[in-house]
Amino acid sequence: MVKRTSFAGDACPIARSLEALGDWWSLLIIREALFGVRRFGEFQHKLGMAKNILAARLRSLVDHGILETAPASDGSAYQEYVLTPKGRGTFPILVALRQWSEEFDDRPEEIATILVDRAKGRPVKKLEMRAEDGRLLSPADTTLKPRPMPRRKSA
Amino acid sequence: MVKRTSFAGDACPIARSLEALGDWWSLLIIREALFGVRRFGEFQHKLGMAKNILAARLRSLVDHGILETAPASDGSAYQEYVLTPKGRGTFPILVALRQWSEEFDDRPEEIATILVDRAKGRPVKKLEMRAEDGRLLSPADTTLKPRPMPRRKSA
DNA sequence: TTGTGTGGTTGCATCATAAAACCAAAGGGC
DNA sequence: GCCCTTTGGTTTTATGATGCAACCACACAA
Repeated sequence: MVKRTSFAGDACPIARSLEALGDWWSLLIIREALFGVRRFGEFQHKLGMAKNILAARLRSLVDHGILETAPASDGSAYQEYVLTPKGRGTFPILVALRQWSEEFDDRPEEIATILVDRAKGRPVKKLEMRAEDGRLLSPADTTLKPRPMPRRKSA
Repeated sequence: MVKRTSFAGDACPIARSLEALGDWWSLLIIREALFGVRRFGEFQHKLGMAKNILAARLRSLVDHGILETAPASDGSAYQEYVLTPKGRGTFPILVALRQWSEEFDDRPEEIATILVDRAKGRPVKKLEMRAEDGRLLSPADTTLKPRPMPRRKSA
């Protein structure tokens, strides 16, 4: 097959995430959904994307359990797309992408918005990686270990 | 043009990040690079991707300032691809993707590796978003503000 | 009944991707 | 020197994905 390679069977969790989120539109759709967008037309208008692609992406996100369709909500007989907990769980990914752009973008002056703490109106801190005991970790302080085998199912 | 939409001029920092990293392979190439992979053939072998695509992606990552080519390093006359600081700055993105998969994947038993604190061998904590003063923030505790105008350049 | 808005699907042209063939330079054996 | 292999790509060609526009279906209103 020549089709776009699938990472579904890959053992790397990063590849597995990309299988669901790794195309050009999915994360932007989720971004809008996190802002409260729920309706097909609203996604289409805000993102300026083709309707067939939007329909395909929404279907894919629903299939992956990131969005689910809700029957109505404002009276009209149409359906809406709302984030599942899994979908809301992508928030750190979006924050990480945003912060990377804020830190390294070649034209930071073109960035329109900053993410702030609602209570104080001050920018949020950079995401930081910490050990279980709270020590701050750099990439070099980490390593990969094979996942422990599950206890229950086999010898 | 029908070509794949570019987010380069978009004002959203997430879209701007995706412009550089948002295709199927770039983040996986960066993942390998973070593990120390430097050579064309090694990327190609580990990722199992077509060589033309790899060449195109490496070029794109170099153009975006994420990788740079180094003349040699092990004696042979070939070039290597090493991460720039901007490239190493994607680490939180990869960690966020990994943790999302670890938390929400439908078949977590297929995930082969876990990211651990090298010193203790224990899993790293989930990335958390904090305010400047250290308060833990949930998505609902944040909001977007327009970026302040730059001081220097204009009235 | 005819409009109008929302929420899609279908057709077609074009682009990107993937696999494999091909190419070129650098060593290595002899 | 000569052939052969390894490394690092480019070219070729087929197919899947994308983007635009046109079309369709349903609900509701006049």
